[in-house]
Amino acid sequence: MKENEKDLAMQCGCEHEHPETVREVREAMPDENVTADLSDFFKVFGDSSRMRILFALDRRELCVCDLSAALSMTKSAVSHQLRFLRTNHLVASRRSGKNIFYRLADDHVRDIIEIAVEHLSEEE
Amino acid sequence: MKENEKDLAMQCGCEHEHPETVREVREAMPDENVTADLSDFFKVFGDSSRMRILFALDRRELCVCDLSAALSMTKSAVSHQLRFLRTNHLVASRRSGKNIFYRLADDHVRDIIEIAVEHLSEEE
DNA sequence: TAAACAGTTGAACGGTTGCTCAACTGTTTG
DNA sequence: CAAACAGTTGAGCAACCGTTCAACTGTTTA
Repeated sequence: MKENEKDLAMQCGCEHEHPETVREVREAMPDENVTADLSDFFKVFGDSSRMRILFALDRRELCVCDLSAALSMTKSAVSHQLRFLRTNHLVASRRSGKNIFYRLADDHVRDIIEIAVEHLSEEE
Repeated sequence: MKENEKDLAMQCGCEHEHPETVREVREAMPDENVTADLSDFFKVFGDSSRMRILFALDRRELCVCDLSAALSMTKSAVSHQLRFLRTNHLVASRRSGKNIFYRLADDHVRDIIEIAVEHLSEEE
Protein backbone atom coordinates (compact mmCIF):
# COMPACT_ATOMS: atom_id res chain seq x y z
CA MET A 1 0.00 0.00 0.00
CA LYS A 2 1.45 3.32 -1.06
CA GLU A 3 1.76 6.21 1.37
CA ASN A 4 -1.02 8.36 -0.05
CA GLU A 5 -3.33 5.40 -0.16
CA LYS A 6 -2.72 4.84 3.50
CA ASP A 7 -3.55 8.52 4.12
CA LEU A 8 -6.89 8.14 2.44
CA ALA A 9 -7.58 4.99 4.39
CA MET A 10 -6.91 6.85 7.64
CA GLN A 11 -9.72 9.26 6.92
CA CYS A 12 -12.48 6.91 7.93
CA GLY A 13 -10.72 4.67 10.41
CA CYS A 14 -11.37 1.99 7.83
CA GLU A 15 -8.47 0.04 6.41
CA HIS A 16 -9.85 -1.82 3.48
CA GLU A 17 -11.72 0.53 1.19
CA HIS A 18 -10.75 1.00 -2.43
CA PRO A 19 -8.05 3.68 -2.59
CA GLU A 20 -8.24 4.30 -6.34
CA THR A 21 -11.93 4.96 -6.13
CA VAL A 22 -11.59 7.19 -3.13
CA ARG A 23 -8.88 9.27 -4.76
CA GLU A 24 -10.83 9.61 -7.98
CA VAL A 25 -13.99 10.77 -6.20
CA ARG A 26 -12.01 13.16 -4.02
CA GLU A 27 -10.42 14.80 -7.01
CA ALA A 28 -13.73 15.17 -8.82
CA MET A 29 -15.46 16.77 -5.83
CA PRO A 30 -16.36 20.43 -6.26
CA ASP A 31 -14.91 22.93 -3.82
CA GLU A 32 -16.52 23.00 -0.36
CA ASN A 33 -17.66 26.58 -1.03
CA VAL A 34 -19.68 25.37 -3.98
CA THR A 35 -21.49 22.61 -2.12
CA ALA A 36 -22.04 24.96 0.85
CA ASP A 37 -23.56 27.64 -1.40
CA LEU A 38 -25.77 25.06 -3.05
CA SER A 39 -27.08 23.62 0.19
CA ASP A 40 -27.64 27.13 1.56
CA PHE A 41 -29.68 27.88 -1.53
CA PHE A 42 -31.86 24.79 -1.05
CA LYS A 43 -32.24 25.53 2.63
CA VAL A 44 -34.37 28.48 1.56
CA PHE A 45 -36.91 26.12 -0.01
CA GLY A 46 -36.74 23.69 2.86
CA ASP A 47 -39.31 25.38 5.06
CA SER A 48 -43.04 25.19 4.51
CA SER A 49 -43.68 28.82 5.50
CA ARG A 50 -41.22 30.05 2.92
CA MET A 51 -42.60 27.62 0.37
CA ARG A 52 -46.11 28.98 0.93
CA ILE A 53 -44.84 32.54 0.59
CA LEU A 54 -43.22 31.63 -2.72
CA PHE A 55 -46.45 30.06 -3.99
CA ALA A 56 -48.42 33.13 -2.99
CA LEU A 57 -45.97 35.46 -4.71
CA ASP A 58 -45.94 33.20 -7.75
CA ARG A 59 -49.60 34.17 -8.13
CA ARG A 60 -49.07 37.91 -7.81
CA GLU A 61 -47.14 40.73 -6.18
CA LEU A 62 -48.22 41.17 -2.54
CA CYS A 63 -47.65 43.49 0.39
CA VAL A 64 -46.56 42.04 3.75
CA CYS A 65 -49.95 42.60 5.32
CA ASP A 66 -51.84 40.73 2.60
CA LEU A 67 -49.29 37.94 2.68
CA SER A 68 -49.70 37.56 6.40
CA ALA A 69 -53.50 37.54 6.07
CA ALA A 70 -53.48 35.06 3.21
CA LEU A 71 -51.13 32.65 5.00
CA SER A 72 -52.43 33.19 8.55
CA MET A 73 -49.00 34.17 9.85
CA THR A 74 -48.03 37.20 11.91
CA LYS A 75 -46.51 40.10 10.01
CA SER A 76 -43.35 39.66 12.02
CA ALA A 77 -42.93 36.02 11.03
CA VAL A 78 -43.59 36.86 7.38
CA SER A 79 -41.14 39.73 7.51
CA HIS A 80 -38.40 37.53 8.97
CA GLN A 81 -38.90 34.99 6.19
CA LEU A 82 -39.03 37.67 3.51
CA ARG A 83 -35.68 38.97 4.64
CA PHE A 84 -34.29 35.47 4.30
CA LEU A 85 -35.76 35.19 0.81
CA ARG A 86 -34.51 38.65 -0.17
CA THR A 87 -30.99 37.88 1.04
CA ASN A 88 -31.01 34.82 -1.18
CA HIS A 89 -32.24 36.81 -4.17
CA LEU A 90 -35.49 34.88 -4.49
CA VAL A 91 -37.79 37.85 -3.98
CA ALA A 92 -37.53 41.55 -4.70
CA SER A 93 -39.51 44.44 -3.24
CA ARG A 94 -40.72 47.95 -4.01
CA ARG A 95 -42.26 50.49 -1.71
CA SER A 96 -45.57 52.11 -2.58
CA GLY A 97 -46.68 54.55 0.08
CA LYS A 98 -47.03 52.70 3.35
CA ASN A 99 -46.91 49.31 1.68
CA ILE A 100 -43.93 47.30 0.53
CA PHE A 101 -44.78 44.93 -2.27
CA TYR A 102 -42.86 41.71 -2.77
CA ARG A 103 -42.53 39.64 -5.93
CA LEU A 104 -40.51 36.66 -7.16
CA ALA A 105 -37.06 37.74 -8.29
CA ASP A 106 -36.59 35.40 -11.24
CA ASP A 107 -37.89 32.32 -13.00
CA HIS A 108 -35.59 29.76 -11.42
CA VAL A 109 -38.00 29.46 -8.53
CA ARG A 110 -40.77 28.23 -10.81
CA ASP A 111 -38.43 25.85 -12.67
CA ILE A 112 -37.10 24.28 -9.52
CA ILE A 113 -40.50 23.79 -7.94
CA GLU A 114 -41.80 22.28 -11.15
CA ILE A 115 -39.09 19.59 -11.15
CA ALA A 116 -39.70 18.87 -7.48
CA VAL A 117 -43.41 18.38 -8.11
CA GLU A 118 -42.53 16.00 -10.93
CA HIS A 119 -40.16 14.04 -8.71
CA LEU A 120 -42.69 13.76 -5.91
CA SER A 121 -45.44 12.60 -8.25
CA GLU A 122 -43.21 9.74 -9.42
CA GLU A 123 -42.55 8.44 -5.92
CA GLU A 124 -44.64 5.29 -6.05
CA MET B 1 -67.07 45.48 4.92
CA LYS B 2 -68.66 42.09 4.39
CA GLU B 3 -68.46 39.38 7.05
CA ASN B 4 -65.99 37.11 5.30
CA GLU B 5 -63.78 40.06 4.51
CA LYS B 6 -63.68 40.93 8.17
CA ASP B 7 -62.67 37.32 8.86
CA LEU B 8 -59.73 37.57 6.55
CA ALA B 9 -58.71 40.86 8.08
CA MET B 10 -58.71 39.26 11.53
CA GLN B 11 -56.08 36.78 10.47
CA CYS B 12 -53.20 39.23 10.72
CA GLY B 13 -54.48 41.67 13.31
CA CYS B 14 -54.33 44.11 10.44
CA GLU B 15 -57.48 45.95 9.50
CA HIS B 16 -56.75 47.57 6.20
CA GLU B 17 -55.31 45.04 3.78
CA HIS B 18 -56.99 44.31 0.46
CA PRO B 19 -59.64 41.64 1.06
CA GLU B 20 -60.19 40.74 -2.60
CA THR B 21 -56.51 40.09 -3.07
CA VAL B 22 -56.25 38.08 0.11
CA ARG B 23 -59.20 35.91 -0.83
CA GLU B 24 -57.93 35.32 -4.33
CA VAL B 25 -54.49 34.27 -3.11
CA ARG B 26 -55.99 32.05 -0.43
CA GLU B 27 -58.13 30.23 -2.93
CA ALA B 28 -55.25 29.70 -5.31
CA MET B 29 -52.94 28.30 -2.61
CA PRO B 30 -52.14 24.60 -2.95
CA ASP B 31 -53.07 22.30 -0.09
CA GLU B 32 -50.82 22.46 2.97
CA ASN B 33 -49.81 18.85 2.37
CA VAL B 34 -48.41 19.80 -1.00
CA THR B 35 -46.29 22.68 0.29
CA ALA B 36 -45.16 20.56 3.23
CA ASP B 37 -44.09 17.70 0.94
CA LEU B 38 -42.25 20.13 -1.29
CA SER B 39 -40.35 21.79 1.53
CA ASP B 40 -39.52 18.38 3.00
CA PHE B 41 -38.10 17.39 -0.35
CA PHE B 42 -35.89 20.49 -0.51
CA LYS B 43 -34.81 20.02 3.08
CA VAL B 44 -32.91 16.99 1.84
CA PHE B 45 -30.72 19.21 -0.35
CA GLY B 46 -30.35 21.85 2.34
CA ASP B 47 -27.39 20.30 4.11
CA SER B 48 -23.84 20.42 2.82
CA SER B 49 -22.99 16.86 3.91
CA ARG B 50 -25.91 15.46 1.94
CA MET B 51 -25.05 17.71 -0.98
CA ARG B 52 -21.50 16.37 -1.02
CA ILE B 53 -22.78 12.81 -0.84
CA LEU B 54 -25.01 13.48 -3.83
CA PHE B 55 -22.11 14.95 -5.81
CA ALA B 56 -19.94 11.94 -5.00
CA LEU B 57 -22.66 9.50 -6.03
CA ASP B 58 -23.30 11.53 -9.16
CA ARG B 59 -19.77 10.52 -10.17
CA ARG B 60 -20.20 6.82 -9.48
CA GLU B 61 -21.74 4.14 -7.31
CA LEU B 62 -19.96 3.97 -3.94
CA CYS B 63 -19.92 1.88 -0.78
CA VAL B 64 -20.35 3.57 2.61
CA CYS B 65 -16.72 3.10 3.53
CA ASP B 66 -15.41 4.75 0.37
CA LEU B 67 -17.92 7.56 0.72
CA SER B 68 -16.80 8.21 4.26
CA ALA B 69 -13.13 8.18 3.20
CA ALA B 70 -13.75 10.45 0.22
CA LEU B 71 -15.72 12.99 2.26
CA SER B 72 -13.77 12.70 5.51
CA MET B 73 -16.86 11.82 7.50
CA THR B 74 -17.39 8.98 9.94
CA LYS B 75 -19.20 5.95 8.57
CA SER B 76 -21.94 6.56 11.12
CA ALA B 77 -22.58 10.12 9.97
CA VAL B 78 -22.63 9.00 6.34
CA SER B 79 -24.98 6.16 7.15
CA HIS B 80 -27.42 8.47 8.95
CA GLN B 81 -27.48 10.80 5.96
CA LEU B 82 -27.85 7.93 3.50
CA ARG B 83 -30.90 6.73 5.37
CA PHE B 84 -32.37 10.21 5.05
CA LEU B 85 -31.60 10.25 1.33
CA ARG B 86 -33.00 6.74 0.86
CA THR B 87 -36.23 7.61 2.67
CA ASN B 88 -36.67 10.50 0.28
CA HIS B 89 -36.02 8.27 -2.73
CA LEU B 90 -32.92 10.15 -3.83
CA VAL B 91 -30.53 7.21 -3.54
CA ALA B 92 -30.87 3.45 -3.94
CA SER B 93 -28.61 0.68 -2.69
CA ARG B 94 -27.54 -2.87 -3.41
CA ARG B 95 -25.53 -5.24 -1.27
CA SER B 96 -22.44 -6.94 -2.67
CA GLY B 97 -20.81 -9.19 -0.10
CA LYS B 98 -19.83 -7.10 2.89
CA ASN B 99 -20.34 -3.83 1.05
CA ILE B 100 -23.50 -1.91 0.35
CA PHE B 101 -23.24 0.25 -2.72
CA TYR B 102 -25.26 3.44 -3.07
CA ARG B 103 -26.22 5.27 -6.26
CA LEU B 104 -28.49 8.15 -7.27
CA ALA B 105 -32.07 7.01 -7.65
CA ASP B 106 -33.12 9.14 -10.61
CA ASP B 107 -32.20 12.07 -12.80
CA HIS B 108 -34.18 14.77 -11.00
CA VAL B 109 -31.26 15.24 -8.66
CA ARG B 110 -29.00 16.28 -11.52
CA ASP B 111 -31.66 18.55 -13.04
CA ILE B 112 -32.37 20.37 -9.82
CA ILE B 113 -28.73 20.93 -8.96
CA GLU B 114 -28.10 22.21 -12.47
CA ILE B 115 -30.77 24.91 -12.14
CA ALA B 116 -29.47 25.88 -8.72
CA VAL B 117 -25.95 26.30 -10.07
CA GLU B 118 -27.38 28.47 -12.83
CA HIS B 119 -29.29 30.60 -10.36
CA LEU B 120 -26.26 31.07 -8.11
CA SER B 121 -24.03 32.04 -11.01
CA GLU B 122 -26.44 34.83 -11.94
CA GLU B 123 -26.43 36.37 -8.48
CA GLU B 124 -24.40 39.46 -9.25
C1' DT C 1 -17.75 -21.20 14.80
C1' DA C 2 -15.05 -17.28 16.05
C1' DA C 3 -12.83 -13.16 14.47
C1' DA C 4 -12.88 -9.30 11.40
C1' DC C 5 -15.10 -6.14 8.75
C1' DA C 6 -19.22 -3.23 6.68
C1' DG C 7 -22.90 -0.94 7.88
C1' DT C 8 -26.97 0.47 10.93
C1' DT C 9 -29.15 2.24 14.88
C1' DG C 10 -30.59 4.98 19.12
C1' DA C 11 -29.42 8.09 22.71
C1' DA C 12 -27.38 12.26 23.85
C1' DC C 13 -25.25 16.74 23.01
C1' DG C 14 -24.61 21.18 20.95
C1' DG C 15 -25.72 24.23 17.38
C1' DT C 16 -29.24 26.03 14.33
C1' DT C 17 -33.69 27.79 13.23
C1' DG C 18 -38.45 29.70 13.17
C1' DC C 19 -41.55 31.82 15.97
C1' DT C 20 -43.24 35.35 19.42
C1' DC C 21 -42.98 39.60 21.66
C1' DA C 22 -41.88 44.24 22.18
C1' DA C 23 -39.60 48.09 20.60
C1' DC C 24 -38.28 50.36 16.74
C1' DT C 25 -38.19 53.06 11.69
C1' DG C 26 -40.54 55.16 8.08
C1' DT C 27 -44.71 56.82 5.62
C1' DT C 28 -49.15 58.94 5.39
C1' DT C 29 -52.94 61.62 7.16
C1' DG C 30 -55.46 64.73 10.22
C1' DC D 1 -46.47 67.76 14.62
C1' DA D 2 -49.03 63.86 16.46
C1' DA D 3 -51.53 59.73 15.62
C1' DA D 4 -52.12 55.66 12.88
C1' DC D 5 -50.49 52.29 10.05
C1' DA D 6 -46.88 49.14 7.44
C1' DG D 7 -43.06 46.88 8.08
C1' DT D 8 -38.45 45.68 10.37
C1' DT D 9 -35.51 44.17 13.91
C1' DG D 10 -33.25 41.83 17.98
C1' DA D 11 -33.67 39.05 22.02
C1' DG D 12 -35.30 34.91 23.81
C1' DC D 13 -37.28 30.44 23.74
C1' DA D 14 -38.64 25.85 22.14
C1' DA D 15 -38.25 22.57 18.62
C1' DC D 16 -35.42 20.57 15.32
C1' DC D 17 -31.21 18.63 13.30
C1' DG D 18 -26.50 16.69 12.44
C1' DT D 19 -22.91 14.78 14.70
C1' DT D 20 -20.59 11.54 17.93
C1' DC D 21 -20.38 7.44 20.57
C1' DA D 22 -21.28 2.86 21.67
C1' DA D 23 -23.75 -1.11 20.90
C1' DC D 24 -25.75 -3.71 17.59
C1' DT D 25 -26.79 -6.81 12.88
C1' DG D 26 -25.18 -9.19 9.05
C1' DT D 27 -21.60 -11.00 5.91
C1' DT D 28 -17.22 -13.09 4.91
C1' DT D 29 -13.16 -15.67 6.00
C1' DA D 30 -9.93 -18.40 8.62
